[in-house]
Amino acid sequence: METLAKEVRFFSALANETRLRILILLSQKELCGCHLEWALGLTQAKVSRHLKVLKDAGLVKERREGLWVFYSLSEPQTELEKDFYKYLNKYFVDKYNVIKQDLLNLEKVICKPLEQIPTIRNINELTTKGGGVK
Amino acid sequence: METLAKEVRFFSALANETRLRILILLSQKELCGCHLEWALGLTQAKVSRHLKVLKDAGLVKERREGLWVFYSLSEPQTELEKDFYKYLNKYFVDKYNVIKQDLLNLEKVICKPLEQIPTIRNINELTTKGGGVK
DNA sequence: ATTATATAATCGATTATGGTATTATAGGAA
DNA sequence: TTCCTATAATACCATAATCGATTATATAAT
Repeated sequence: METLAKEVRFFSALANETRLRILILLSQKELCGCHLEWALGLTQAKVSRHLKVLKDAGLVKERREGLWVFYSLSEPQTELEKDFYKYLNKYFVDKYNVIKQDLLNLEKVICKPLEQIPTIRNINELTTKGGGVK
Repeated sequence: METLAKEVRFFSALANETRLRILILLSQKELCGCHLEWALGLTQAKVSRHLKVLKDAGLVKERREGLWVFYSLSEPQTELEKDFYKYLNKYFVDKYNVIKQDLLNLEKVICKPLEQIPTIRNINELTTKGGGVK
């Protein structure tokens, strides 16, 4: 290879808070879009767009099952990625309340049947009282 | 801390080929601006701007000595930075010809007295025949 | 003052991001 | 088949950030 484009794409993918939060959630287990929406409190389109960046950078792979697409961390391709995955939790989880809350939200939503997890279509749905899964 | 801003700034700083090349050069030894210009073949303003990003992200520190400012890698502040520094060479140096060439250029320019290393002010100075230090 | 170096300011072009709406896809029911 | 619903992806639009190149200003030492 001639340039550092691959590494730049890797670091670019990590240079965004939402994407870091997604990676941490995916490091727990394979998740579908609706799980991520509710754990992060973000709209479907936003989550989908950030997932695309992660997929293009080779960090995330997907598997479709009926209506749902399940996302998971892909096998690390370089030493750099390997180390990043290894320390993902160590670095972030105990450090930030945002991440702790994401994981709590995930626990709450993960036990629901997929059919009972509605899509978040716009911002207003997030600001309604409660904010959790109905 | 509340958000992942620090980590995002760290990864943003790494998400650029020029800045990765600068970091690799600085991992060799403390260097002044003119060294970096000639090793990278980039203008002074461009090198300076990228150095600012690296400084703002806490990756690089500087020390003035007379006319010249010497840049070096700062002490890693997090586990993440520590690992990155540790693997900087391992990951990039043997992998890319760009980096190899940067290091060769550095060797050529590093032995010159600082007074004999002229500033690169614009692109045309780079495309003149030779391209090395006069 | 001068000289050399570093930084700031500017412009244009490109890219990233967010919000909303729409389309694509899969599957169930009539 | 056709129609409907739910999830996921993308289009559209606006805003913001980034980057390269150049020019101008600031800083330091003599």
